[in-house]
Amino acid sequence: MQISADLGETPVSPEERRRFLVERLRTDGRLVAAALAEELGTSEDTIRRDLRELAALGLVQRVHGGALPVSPAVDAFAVRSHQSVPAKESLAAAAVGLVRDGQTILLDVGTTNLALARALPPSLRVTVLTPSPPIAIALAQHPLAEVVQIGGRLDKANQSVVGSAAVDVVRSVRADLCLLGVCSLDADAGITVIGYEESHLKRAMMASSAETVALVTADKLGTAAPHVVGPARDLDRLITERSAPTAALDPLTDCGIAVTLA
Amino acid sequence: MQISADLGETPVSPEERRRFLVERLRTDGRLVAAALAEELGTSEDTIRRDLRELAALGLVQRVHGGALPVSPAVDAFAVRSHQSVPAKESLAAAAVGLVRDGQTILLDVGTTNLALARALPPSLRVTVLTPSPPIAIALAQHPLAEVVQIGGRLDKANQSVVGSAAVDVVRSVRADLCLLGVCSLDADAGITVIGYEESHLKRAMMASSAETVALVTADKLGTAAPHVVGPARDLDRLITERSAPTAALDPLTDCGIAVTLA
DNA sequence: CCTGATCGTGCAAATATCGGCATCATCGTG
DNA sequence: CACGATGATGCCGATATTTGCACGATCAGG
Repeated sequence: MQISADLGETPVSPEERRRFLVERLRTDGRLVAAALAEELGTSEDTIRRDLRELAALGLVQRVHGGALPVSPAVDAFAVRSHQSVPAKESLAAAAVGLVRDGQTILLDVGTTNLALARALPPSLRVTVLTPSPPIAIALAQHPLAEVVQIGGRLDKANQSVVGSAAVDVVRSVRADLCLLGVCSLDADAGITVIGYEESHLKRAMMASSAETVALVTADKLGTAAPHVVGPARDLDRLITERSAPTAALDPLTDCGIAVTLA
Repeated sequence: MQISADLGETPVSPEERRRFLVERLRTDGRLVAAALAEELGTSEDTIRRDLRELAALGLVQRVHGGALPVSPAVDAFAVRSHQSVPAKESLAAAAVGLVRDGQTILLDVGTTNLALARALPPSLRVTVLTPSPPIAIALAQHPLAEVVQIGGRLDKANQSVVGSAAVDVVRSVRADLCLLGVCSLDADAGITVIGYEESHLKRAMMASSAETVALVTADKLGTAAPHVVGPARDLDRLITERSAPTAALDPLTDCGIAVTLA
């Protein structure tokens, strides 16, 4: 019999069971449907349904017989340090699920987006345009990604390219998806950033994309910065932390923004 | 009953096994079908099927008996950047003396030039244009430098931008100095590089600069690569190691190239 | 040219997956 | 309390995937 020291109690509610599965994946690096069914005293079908749902949320990658971490990079990090994975990693993991094979995406600056670049599955064939040299370098490790570094003057604070040259490049493309790094997001103030040049580039990136998704940690919700990129409703989807306060989220969903909690 | 003390777990699902193969390829540098079949307790057919599939995804290169890395280029940059560091730093130190306050310089790719970017005196007020994201990031540390990242498609092997967009940007500037990264330099063969796109960009960089200086480690002298950037006499100055053989240097000085030994 | 190793394909068995359906518990509502 | 709605769960049959084996084709060297 298994001598596994269960982490926590045996889950009873479906939601609890799913969190258990995600947590277990983090420690074991793999989920086997049959073994979990026996361990949790449930049928394999239930486990499979859970895994299907978690995969739809981008939290796991479904494979024959069970599930694996969405990306080897995330897995390696999680296994190495048994500490709880930083919020940005899990936001990135959730966002990876939105990217489809063959798409062209605009990947904005930010540490969350950098995490996403590292978490991109190696089998995904995508074209990525980014104004951020660190993200471009991270993507150089990716075997299939076509990477385009947007050129222009370097903003040293953000380690990002800005200026009219960069805006011109962005205007000349049509992307399927824009993954926006956001400094501050508020239902009333909208999407706001610190730098003036930044705001122009982000606006151009959104205008050139069929869909815009923002990855925002909970502490940035309900705050505002000097320069306005646009109203909150310009976002199609928001990916944020589970711990985000409902008071900050409700006005955003009212704007028609789909919210994903990771 | 497993005899092998595998590094990590034994893969159970197909996808997990494929990830294992990719990881193993990164560490071992090659995959042998027969050996892997025994190690993983599966048939050779299964391994062959996996390798075929991974090859279709572009993750490995299929060869008779197993598989090899798809391109040695991906980790090539990381490896190179740790080679002969002292030599590159002393070349960089010598090159810094050529840069005058207020100049605009084109800083090419290469680990030697990366060292130069780090060695730039903080008091120097210069404008630097570079096709290399790593160099741009290094210069973000510099308090006074105005940094322009040249944009375009990313060449993963060199971690540099290439293509017509990059060439267009270079053509539209007038620089005082071009610090060229050179793969191979020979008095007869001229300045040669490995990539085709590379050669165009370097040619454009030289054409847009009043003066061109090459930083070359001794082992690259007297060698040649497939694509010609131009004749050796297009260089105004060569900075190389003290240990460079006179036999390789003399033909170059005869071309009118000033040589600095560092 | 010959020989053994390796490769690709077809095939059958085992297993996993998916959708539909019935059952059961929970919960809000009249 | 009765009742219907909702959702979770388990079971079943059809389908898909994986895998080992057999057989002929192909490749690498001597």
